[in-house]
Amino acid sequence: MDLSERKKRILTAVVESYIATAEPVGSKALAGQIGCSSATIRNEMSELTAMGYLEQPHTSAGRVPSPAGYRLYVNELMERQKLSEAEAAAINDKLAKKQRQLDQLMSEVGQLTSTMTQYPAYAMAVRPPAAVKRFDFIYVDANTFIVVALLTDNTVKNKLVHLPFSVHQEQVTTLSSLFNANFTGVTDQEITGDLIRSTERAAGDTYGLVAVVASFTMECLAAAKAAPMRVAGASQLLSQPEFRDPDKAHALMNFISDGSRLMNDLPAVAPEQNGLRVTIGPENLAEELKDSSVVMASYDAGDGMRGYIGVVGPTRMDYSSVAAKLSYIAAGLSRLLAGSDAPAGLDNKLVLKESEHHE
Amino acid sequence: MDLSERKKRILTAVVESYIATAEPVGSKALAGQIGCSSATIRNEMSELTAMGYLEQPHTSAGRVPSPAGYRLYVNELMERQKLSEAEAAAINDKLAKKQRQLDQLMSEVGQLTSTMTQYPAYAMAVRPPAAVKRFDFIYVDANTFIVVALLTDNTVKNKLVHLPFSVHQEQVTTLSSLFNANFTGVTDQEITGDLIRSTERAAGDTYGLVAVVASFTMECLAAAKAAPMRVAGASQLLSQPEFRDPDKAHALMNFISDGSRLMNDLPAVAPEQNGLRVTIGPENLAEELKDSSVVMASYDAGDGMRGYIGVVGPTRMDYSSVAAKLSYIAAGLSRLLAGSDAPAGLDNKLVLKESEHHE
DNA sequence: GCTAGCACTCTTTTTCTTCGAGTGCTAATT
DNA sequence: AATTAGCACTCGAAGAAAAAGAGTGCTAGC
Repeated sequence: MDLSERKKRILTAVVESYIATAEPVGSKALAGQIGCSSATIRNEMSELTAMGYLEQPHTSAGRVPSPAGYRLYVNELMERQKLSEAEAAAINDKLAKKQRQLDQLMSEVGQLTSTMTQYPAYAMAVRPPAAVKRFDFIYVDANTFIVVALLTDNTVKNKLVHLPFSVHQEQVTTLSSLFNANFTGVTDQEITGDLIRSTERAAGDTYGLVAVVASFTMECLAAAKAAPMRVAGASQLLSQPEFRDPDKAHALMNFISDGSRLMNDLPAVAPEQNGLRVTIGPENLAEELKDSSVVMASYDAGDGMRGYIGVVGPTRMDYSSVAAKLSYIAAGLSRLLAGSDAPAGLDNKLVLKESEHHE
Repeated sequence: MDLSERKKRILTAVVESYIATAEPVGSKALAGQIGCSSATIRNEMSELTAMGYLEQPHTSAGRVPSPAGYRLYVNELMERQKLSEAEAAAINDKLAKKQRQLDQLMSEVGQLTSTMTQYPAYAMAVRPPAAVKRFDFIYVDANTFIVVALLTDNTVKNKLVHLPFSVHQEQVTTLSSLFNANFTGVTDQEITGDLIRSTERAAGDTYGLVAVVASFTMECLAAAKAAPMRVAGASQLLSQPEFRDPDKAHALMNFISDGSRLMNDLPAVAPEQNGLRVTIGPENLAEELKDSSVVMASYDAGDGMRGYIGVVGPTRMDYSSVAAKLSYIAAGLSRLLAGSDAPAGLDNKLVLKESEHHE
C-alpha cells in the first residue's frame, strides 16, 4: 500500500490545489511543481486513480481527490501548519475576555472559530452528572424566599420562590436542614417519588414547599447535565462554491443549525490524532453530511468536563489550516477553563463561579 | 390620492398573486378575477404604474408591486387574516412549556416564529435599568462564600467567590451589611470609583473584598440591562426564490445573523398599527435590508419590560399571514409574561424567578 | 523510465434562433 | 365616455448549434 515518494507529492499537490481553487487539477499544472513532464504525471495520476485516491469528474477533466485521497492526505501527507502571529493574537485576545456563563462562552467560541476558519463552527461542553453540595435558603419576606444550591461542579443556581401565603423564618430554616440532609449528594436519577414523599412526611407544616424545592433541584441537575451546544456562522457555507446550489446549501444549513441533530452525529467513529478528529464525506453518519467534512477538537473544560469545538465544511476543506486553528483554540480553552497557568489579576483568582437567571 | 374601487381591487390582486407566485402578473390572468377584459386591466395597470404603485421589470413583462404598492396594500388593502385552529394550537402548545431563562425563552420564541412563518425571525426583550434590592452572603467555608443579589426586576444573580486566603464568618457578615447599606437601590451609572473607595474605607479588614463584590454588582446590572436578542431560522431565506442568488443570500444572512446590527436598525421609523410595524424595502435604514421587508410586533414582558419579535423576508412577503401570526404570538407572550390570567398549577404560582450561572 | 506529439473526448461558452407572454395602441362597440 | 377586440411590436427565456478549450490516453522515440 505504500506509495512512491513521487506519488505522494503528486497526491499532495492535487489535494492542495483542489482545496485552493475548487477546480479539477490537470497534469500540466502540476508539471512545473513536481519537476517532470505532464505525460509522466498523467501516468502517475492514472495509477492513483486506479488505487482509489483520485477521481475524474468526467473523462476529460482534471483529477479531484476521492475521500480516500483526503483521508491519506489528512493522516500522512499534510503538514502541520502554524498560525500566523496575527491569528494567534486574535484568538488570545478573544479568549482573554472570558465569559461568565457557559452558554455565552460557547456562543463566543463558536463565533470565534467560525470567523477564524471561515466555515460554520459549533462549540459544546459536556458535563458529568452533578449533585447538590449544599442548599441555602434566604428569607426575603413573609411571602418570598430564595433557594441557592451549590452543585458539585461548583456552579451555583438559585430560584426566587414567591408564595401565595406566608411563612416564618423558622419554617424556611427547617426546610433548609431538611434539604441539606436529604437532597445533597444525590444525583438526577436518585430523586424519586419516595424520597420526596418521605421528606414531605418529615417536613411538618412546610410539607407544601418540599415539592417546589425538589422540582427546582431536579431542574438544576438536569440543566447541569445538558450540554450547551452552539452553532455559529452557518452562513459561511454560502461562500463555498460547492454550495452555490441553494438547495444543497439549504439542506446542510438546516442540518447544522439544529444543534441537537448535529450533536447526535458528531461522535462518529473516526481516528483521533493529537486531540483532533476528522471525518471526511461518506465517513459521516448523517446523510446530510455525506458530501461534507467535519473537523473537531476536544478540550478540557475543568471539573471533569470535556468540551468539543468543530467545523463543518465541504470535503474540499482546508484541513491543514482548520486543524491548526482548532488545536490552538482548543488549547486556549483548556488553559482558560482548566489550566493551572491562570493569569495573575485579583479578579481571576477570586472569581470562579457566578450564576444568573430569570424566569 | 384616492383610488377607484376597481384600481384597489386590481392592486390587491397583483400584490397577492405576486406574493404567491413570485412571477410578474399579466393582464390576462386578472381579467377573470376582476370581471372585465384584459384591455381594461391594461389601461388601469398602466395608470397604477404611472402613480408609482406598480413597476415593470421590463417593457413586456407583467407588473410587480412597487414598495409604495406594498405600503398601500399593508396599510389599507390587506385583510386581517385569522389563524387556523391548528396554527393557534401549535403556538399555544409551544408557549405553554414556558422557559425559566429569558435567553432560552427568546431562543424558543425565535424558533417558533420562524417555523410558523417560514421566514427568519428574531426575538428580543428590552429591560429597564435595574438596581440591586438586597444582597445576601452565604459563608461556605474559610476560603469560599457566595454572593446573592436580588435585583429590582426580581432576577436573582449569584457568584461563588473563592479566596486565596481565609475569612471569618463575621467578616462576611460585615461585608453584607456594608453592601446592603451602600449598594442597594443604586443603578449602573451611580456606582462610581468614589462610592467604591468610601465603602472600602469603611470596610476594615475586609476592604480587599469590596472591589470584587462591587465589580460583580456592576456586572449584574450590566447583564440585566443587556437585551437578549436571538435570531432563528436564517436558513429559511434560502427557500425564497429571491435568494437563489447565493451572494445576495449570503449578504443578508450575514446581516441578520449578527443580532447587534439587526438590533440597531430595527427601531426604524415606520407607522405602528395594532402593535405591528412593517418596514418595506427602501424604508429600512440598513443598506442590507433595502430589498427586504421586516415585520415586527411588540409584547409586554412584565416588570416594565417591553419585547419585540419580528420576521425578515423579501419585500414579496406574505404580510397578511405573517402579521396574523406575529400578533398572535406577541399576544401569547404578553399573556404569559405579564398577564393576569396565569394558569392555576402550584408550580406556576410559586415559582417566579430562578437563576443559573457558571464561569 | 521518461517525454513529446497527436487524435479524441467531453464540458463550457458563445452565438443564433425561435417562442411566447405581455404590452400599447387603434378602432370598433356599448 | 368607458369598454373591448384586434394586432403589431418588444423583449426576455429557452433551446439548438457551433466553436473553443482543457485534459486525457496512447504511441513512438529518446
